[in-house]
Amino acid sequence: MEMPTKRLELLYAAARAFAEQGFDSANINEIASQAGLGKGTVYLYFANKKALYLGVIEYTVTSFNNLADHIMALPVSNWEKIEQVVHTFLTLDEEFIPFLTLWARHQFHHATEFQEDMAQIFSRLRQPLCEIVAAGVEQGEFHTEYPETMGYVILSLLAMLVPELQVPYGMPTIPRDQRSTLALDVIRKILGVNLEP
Amino acid sequence: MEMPTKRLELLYAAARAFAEQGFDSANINEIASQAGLGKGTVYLYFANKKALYLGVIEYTVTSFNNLADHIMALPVSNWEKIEQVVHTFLTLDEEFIPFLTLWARHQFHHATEFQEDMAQIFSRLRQPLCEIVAAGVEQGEFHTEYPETMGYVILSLLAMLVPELQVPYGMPTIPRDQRSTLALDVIRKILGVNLEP
Amino acid sequence: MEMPTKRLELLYAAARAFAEQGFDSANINEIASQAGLGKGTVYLYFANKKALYLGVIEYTVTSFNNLADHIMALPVSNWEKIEQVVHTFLTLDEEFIPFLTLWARHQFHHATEFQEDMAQIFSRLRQPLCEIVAAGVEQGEFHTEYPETMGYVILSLLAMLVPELQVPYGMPTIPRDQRSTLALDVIRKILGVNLEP
Amino acid sequence: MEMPTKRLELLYAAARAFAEQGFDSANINEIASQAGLGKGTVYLYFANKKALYLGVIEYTVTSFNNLADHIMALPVSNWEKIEQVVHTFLTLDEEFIPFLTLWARHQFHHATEFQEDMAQIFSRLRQPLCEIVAAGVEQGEFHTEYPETMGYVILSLLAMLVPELQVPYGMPTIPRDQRSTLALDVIRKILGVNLEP
DNA sequence: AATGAATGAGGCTTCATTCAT
DNA sequence: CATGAATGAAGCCTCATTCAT
Repeated sequence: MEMPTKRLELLYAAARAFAEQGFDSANINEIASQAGLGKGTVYLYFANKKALYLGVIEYTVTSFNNLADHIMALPVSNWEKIEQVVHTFLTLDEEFIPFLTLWARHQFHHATEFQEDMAQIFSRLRQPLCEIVAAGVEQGEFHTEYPETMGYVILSLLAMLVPELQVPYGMPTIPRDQRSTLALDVIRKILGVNLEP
Repeated sequence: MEMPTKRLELLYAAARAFAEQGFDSANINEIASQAGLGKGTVYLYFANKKALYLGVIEYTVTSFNNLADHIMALPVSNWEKIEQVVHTFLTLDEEFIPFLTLWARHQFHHATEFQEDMAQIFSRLRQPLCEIVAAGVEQGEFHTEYPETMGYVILSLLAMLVPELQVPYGMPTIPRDQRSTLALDVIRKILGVNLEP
Repeated sequence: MEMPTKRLELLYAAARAFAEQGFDSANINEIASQAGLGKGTVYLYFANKKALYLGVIEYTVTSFNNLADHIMALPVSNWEKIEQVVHTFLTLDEEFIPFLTLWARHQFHHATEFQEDMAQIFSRLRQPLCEIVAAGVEQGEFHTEYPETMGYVILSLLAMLVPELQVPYGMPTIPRDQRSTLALDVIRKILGVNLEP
Repeated sequence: MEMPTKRLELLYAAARAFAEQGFDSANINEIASQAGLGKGTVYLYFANKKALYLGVIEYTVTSFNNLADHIMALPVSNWEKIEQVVHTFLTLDEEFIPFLTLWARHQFHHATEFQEDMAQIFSRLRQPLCEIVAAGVEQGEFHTEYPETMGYVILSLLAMLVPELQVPYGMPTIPRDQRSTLALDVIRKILGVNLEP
């Protein structure tokens, strides 16, 4: 799928603006400037502001799915896949953070924009953690009665630990190099994984 | 339920509107109507739209703190306090849900509105879970190296399970009567609480 | 005509507000407060804001006419009457200044408010200077081909010299005790009055 | 007369509206229409209503200064310069009248709008009459002890005689062709100029 | 493909006015 | 007579969107 550069630049500029200011406050003019384009040109790539927003979300879902596909295809144990997911999440490229911010805002349902369209787009979002936990439970590697729910719990945990993503008000900042350890420690407890004997 | 003052009716109508539509899309005119008032009357109680929004957040924080104060004052074990928090969270009055929605949107930092003012208001928000976990760890009741962080992790877990609060996209709906059990089960694991000796 | 105190206080408060801020910017609420009354009470004395404004102008015209009547009835020469007018103008009571301000604003036609009503009210305003000049010309005391117009020219001169009334931008402030002399000097020239021989 | 820029058309439309209705009552929407533009277009040229008003005043001051510069540069006697000023004032283009109206409203201090900004703008307004009178006095051509004040007195006289500018209430209308004569006659008396030797 | 001048719907906010007490 | 809570018309201003170039 060939993606013209300008369209991609627009998506990145839009993601930054939407993540920082929200849908309503974000300014089409400013987004265009940030993408090195004139205001009117935006409308050659996207029908309107809403379409631009949905375009950003689409791009986010596709990117996430690509990461998920890659990890799921690895010939390793479920636990090692989880380690991969954690590592991937906690070392995302900085310029991807705005997309991650928007994803979190919708994934955990706090955003109000276009909920109908969101439901449709998010239905295509792969949830590797859920898949891994389910597989692990089936293979006796993990132990939980609610594998899918635990997938989301872990996801939420990771979102709280992602660097650059704003952590909850009041939560102490975990040093970068301890995040992985902390996350895996909690996940191990949740999934009842035995440390090596 | 009888609503004592006009100001309070406004806060509830505003909370519903802001939770459903966000700050920008919410309409002062509509909020006033919902509160059974004329447009201009809103400005007798709040200087402007922003003040109304902050008023809603203030009310939320105060309400939460009252609940927290009550629970923290109970003469019971830390674990029982956690049970109280879980129960309180999962059985909040339906008309409080809009406030909860707004709280979640800011607590987990996904909202963009008035971040400076939010920081100030949220600095006054008590975090009973953090307090309880810290006390429990000190008294040997719980075991974790990151008591405060675990407080927030548990908080996030509860937010995901609150009925009527929109759960994460894709997460299966947990039956009402199993939510408490599920939450306490996970919390027990996270905090290393022994079931029965 | 018995004038209730409250009505008069309202007129003074209104004159101050209208003179300082103009008709549109003046605030009924504030005027009421200044008069020691509640907002709603204003409407017991005046039908609406416009009627209040016209009431102020009416009061101004009546006051001016009373002064004029007094001076015109004096058994003195025309020149001495002019001296009286000048003196009266330059020593008006401070609390009358707002009325004078409003008068000047309309007399010299720069104000936009209610021009139709103003024409009617101002048609009742006596112009003693015009009368005096006309009489003086007839009696050979003054010399000018445009007696009425000269009356207005002199009036304008006085308005520029009235203490507390804002003088034109840039015009140097004439010391209080020289104003009378200056005015009479110019008037003498305009009317061709011979100094005593 | 061809109007070069949109900005200029706006200034003229605004001047008409502000002169006729005052700052508060004038309607941005209507001004835009009068200038053949849409409401929003006004804001491409002026930041807000106040800026538009100040723009009009600025334009007035600049125009006046241009006229003054031209007259002051003429190689003629001071009296002839005064004749030029009188002639210029009394034959101003009709479409300049709104600007003149606004100028008079502020020059003679009856307007309430933006007095701080006005003081600044008016400080740049040249007063040719004051300059001419001062020069004439110095050169023995005129005789008065208050040259600067007399400049403003003459200015006020002219303002009262400008055609189309609303004259004072009650003042008889001087036929167009006699205004110049009348004005010069009074000025001559004020400045003690000898008719013919 | 690119632009940005022009537009006007929409929304917040003010404040004169009303009216029940 | 007096009040002030409540109202809603009116107007400024923003900004997504259009379209002629």
